[in-house]
Amino acid sequence: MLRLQIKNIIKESGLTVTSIRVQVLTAFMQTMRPMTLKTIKKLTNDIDRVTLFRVLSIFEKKKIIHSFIIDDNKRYALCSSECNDQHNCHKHIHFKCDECHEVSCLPVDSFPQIVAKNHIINNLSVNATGKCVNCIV
Amino acid sequence: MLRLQIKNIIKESGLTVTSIRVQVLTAFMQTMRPMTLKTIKKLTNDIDRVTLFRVLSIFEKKKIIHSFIIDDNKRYALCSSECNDQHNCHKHIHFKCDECHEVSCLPVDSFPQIVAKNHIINNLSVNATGKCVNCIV
DNA sequence: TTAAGTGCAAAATCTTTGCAAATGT
DNA sequence: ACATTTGCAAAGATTTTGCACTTAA
Repeated sequence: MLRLQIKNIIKESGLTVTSIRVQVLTAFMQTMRPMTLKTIKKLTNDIDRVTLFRVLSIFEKKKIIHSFIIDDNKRYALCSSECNDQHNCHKHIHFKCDECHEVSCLPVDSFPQIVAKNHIINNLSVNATGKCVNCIV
Repeated sequence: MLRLQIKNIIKESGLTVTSIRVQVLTAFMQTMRPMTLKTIKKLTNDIDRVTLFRVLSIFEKKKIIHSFIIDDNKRYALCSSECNDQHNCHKHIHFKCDECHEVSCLPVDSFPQIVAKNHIINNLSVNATGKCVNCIV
């Protein structure tokens, strides 16, 4: 059961299971898309903005979700299952379609390795724009 | 002369040369670093925030500068000379050092090519964190 | 029961808009 | 002289903080 699975994810992150947190995580599981705060608010019976900020913030700290800014808009999205408290493994890029403006976490054939002189690079975050499958003529 | 060069850049972008615009561009030329609005304000005798937003916005439109968000903070930086009205060529990544928190535009040995199924990727923007030359032990 | 989570009010930022005054050519 | 640019006031948007009330274990 989805509801049970959701409660488990919250519990296993060391958080107490509350109605609000279940609602928020359910929204993520159902859309499976990066969402703005506004969208999350809409999908979860208009939960208070401040509460959402706090829930999203703690979900992010526990690596249940991650956030990113694309086109000056902040979005929140589920983490892939390889993420945990200690380490983020985002082997995907963040993509926004120029036509339909949809945003997605996009798996890529091979995630880039960057080498730069005199610098140690620990973490990469890649944003891309272009055309999504629905908008390619 | 630097001042003359700066005026020329503004003029050649089709903008009228004003004291404010010269001050702002001078700040960029002197620091050669991505800056937040706050920093720019500080470096330019406290120019009005609104005016800065407008100057930065028109500089960005004319591809004199570009902007990006790293670590939830918006920064503005000079464009490399290959940029023009029509096309941005940002063959660098945006880097933030985990230790000293300095942000820089970092040239890389080879800028990544991303391939993703069913998508056309037109534009890539890469943010990285790690250690900069000064903070590597 | 009690520690943690939530909602509301209000503050702190950040960004945009409208308009009158100042500036550049 | 005239169009453009700038500064100020104010509105809008986003995010944070404090505190009283509610909820989960």
